Amino acid sequence: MPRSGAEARSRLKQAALELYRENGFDKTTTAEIAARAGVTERTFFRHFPDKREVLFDGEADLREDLTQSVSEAPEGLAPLDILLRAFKNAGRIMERNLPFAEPRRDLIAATPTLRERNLAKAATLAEALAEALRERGVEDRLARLAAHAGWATFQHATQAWISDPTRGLDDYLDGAFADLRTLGAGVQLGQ
Amino acid sequence: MPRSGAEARSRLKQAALELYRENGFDKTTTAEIAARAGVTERTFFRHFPDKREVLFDGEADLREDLTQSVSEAPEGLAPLDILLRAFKNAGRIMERNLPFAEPRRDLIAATPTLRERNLAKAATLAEALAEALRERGVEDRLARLAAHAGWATFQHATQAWISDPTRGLDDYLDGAFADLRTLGAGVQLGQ
DNA sequence: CAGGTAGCGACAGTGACTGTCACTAGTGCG
DNA sequence: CGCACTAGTGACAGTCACTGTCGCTACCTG
Repeated sequence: MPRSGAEARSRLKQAALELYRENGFDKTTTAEIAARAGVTERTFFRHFPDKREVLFDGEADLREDLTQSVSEAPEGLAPLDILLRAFKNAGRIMERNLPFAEPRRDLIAATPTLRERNLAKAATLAEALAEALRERGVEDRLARLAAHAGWATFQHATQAWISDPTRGLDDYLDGAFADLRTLGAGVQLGQ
Repeated sequence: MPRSGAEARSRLKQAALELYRENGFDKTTTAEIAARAGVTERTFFRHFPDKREVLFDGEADLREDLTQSVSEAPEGLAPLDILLRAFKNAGRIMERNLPFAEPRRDLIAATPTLRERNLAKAATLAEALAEALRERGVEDRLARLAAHAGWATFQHATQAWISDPTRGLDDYLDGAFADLRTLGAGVQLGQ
């Protein structure tokens, strides 16, 4: 009874999230997920390459969004300003997903293997940002450094924002990037 | 015939590295590794929690070394300068391990699951650096930001150095941290 | 309505990892 | 010298993530 496949996929995603939260990631089997979603275990692996990936389904979209923002940024901005602008754009999406993002974040934080996958996704994303910067003419290694340092700064801001969402994410982003500049100014060369 | 266990462990490490390089990580089974090391598969898992961990055996030592450097740094240095100093110290160890580190690096780069583990180790290490900075009185979030941005910068320098080891690692570190300062100086706030 | 195809179930198989139990080579101690 | 004691191991059974394959059926397209 294949209507579009998107339904089964969506049910699998929901079932997985529920079970992971109820029993923990490690004590949840893919068979259980499939059962709750009303499909076979095999079908689970047709939709998701592995047990972790269910929780990272939106990552490609976020990456798309961010790199697009970088590409469309006005001329003459410094690399980190381009990134700051992109993060602020993406933040609007994130602000909408807060209620979904929070339990997911807890789950990831509590599960080493999910933490690994999360870091891998972050790295991929940072590399994509570096590539987008490179396409704007930023020199290779500088682009990579900017992307990674910028991403670290973004995380920095996001965490602060999640722990106290009364202020807007934009505020935290401005603050975090200001911190980064402060750090940079403190470097004494050739010590 | 247990003499100290350290021998079996060492043979397992060597056998694993060889087989990973010969046949690739994915096409190597833990049974094969154990066989080449002359022990049982079960013994492999007594020494290493999983198949990947064999390649990251020295990580705890490096972390120890770096955090110690941070703790012992003289007063009055800016956070990033403390890190730069610690990286230069650790670099001396790394320069000795270059011939071993290079194939390992290739292997990790070519194997997604090893890349994940590597990122996790890096993150743990960065967190340890942040903690060490915190103990010196650096404010919490600033310490974390400095540690992560500093670590990204360290990687930046290390990669450049590996691709052309004629110049010393210290040179690259100075250059990379200078780049970071340049980036920071370019940030225009409140754009 | 014929033919293709996408999503699925069923089944068998591999390989990473775990729990358990019994054994044995060393080690400390009287 | 002998006697527990322990750490490292082998043997074995079991779970679970993940993969390959085959055949079925609901849908779509002409």
